[in-house]
Amino acid sequence: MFSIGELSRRTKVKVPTIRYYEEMGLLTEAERTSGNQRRYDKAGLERLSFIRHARDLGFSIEAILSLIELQEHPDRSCEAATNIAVSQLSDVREKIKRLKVLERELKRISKGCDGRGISEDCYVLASLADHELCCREH
Amino acid sequence: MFSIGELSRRTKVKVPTIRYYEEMGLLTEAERTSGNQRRYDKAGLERLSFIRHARDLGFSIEAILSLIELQEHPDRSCEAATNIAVSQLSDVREKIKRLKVLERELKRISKGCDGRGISEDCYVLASLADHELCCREH
DNA sequence: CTTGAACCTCTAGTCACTAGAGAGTGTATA
DNA sequence: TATACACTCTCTAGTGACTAGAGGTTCAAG
Repeated sequence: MFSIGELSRRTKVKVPTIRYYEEMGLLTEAERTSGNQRRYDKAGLERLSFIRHARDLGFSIEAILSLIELQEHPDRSCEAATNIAVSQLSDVREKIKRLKVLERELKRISKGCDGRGISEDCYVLASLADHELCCREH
Repeated sequence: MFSIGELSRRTKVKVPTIRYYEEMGLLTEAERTSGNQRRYDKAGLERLSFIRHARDLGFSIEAILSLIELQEHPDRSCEAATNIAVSQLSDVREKIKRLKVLERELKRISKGCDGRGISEDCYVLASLADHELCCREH
């Protein structure tokens, strides 16, 4: 059994975040010492590692809640889990796509001004003011 | 002169968002009718278009505040504007980079399970539980 | 038994909005 | 001119996933 600080050190999840996860129902309520401090065991550590891994991959708290529920029912179909992962993947792809459009546009805009002139002639400012200067939708 | 609703329609920025921008100091306080309703003119429309364009490119409110300040002083050096744009560009590139790592990992995980089995054997859930199954840092 | 790091709960703040309540205003039509 | 009703006003609270801080308590080492 170890403290929340120890759990934090081992998982690299900050202490207030651990408490937040508990509040959100991602972590079952931890055992407490007589002095009301949380104590965790291996199961708690594994659960939090699972959560951290999922968060690192960008899954929402809500999605993780569903994943945990499935994990706790090993006999159930895992269709939902796969769906969640696939949908997360397409979310990520969508984000990449949009960011690439921004990248292209920002690159073009940044290149237009070396920062040595005055604001009046600045291509960055002109581009923002006038959408017509953009080469594609964004 | 036109109403906030009309401005909203023309810029595709929602009415509460326009009021929010005003509160944040992005928009100067609009003129009012005798009945206290906001009225805008061409200058207001251009300013909001500028803001929208910048937001679409992912600039923060704070960054936009700086950009607007520069825009209002046409005689000043535009170095800051270029810096803001360049820094935004590198932010975007950083995000893309991280998302690509996630994409790769999620793709691998998703492929590992077709969703037709049971939770116990699900590769998605197993991968989340065990970071060792990952092929690279993320 | 003392010290001090770690822990507790609670509230409030972050960012860029979004939603809703309850009241007042503007304008087109009868 | 009266009415209808879409639009607008301000204000408060909520979103997601934390983060920060206050003010107080507990644990473990020496």
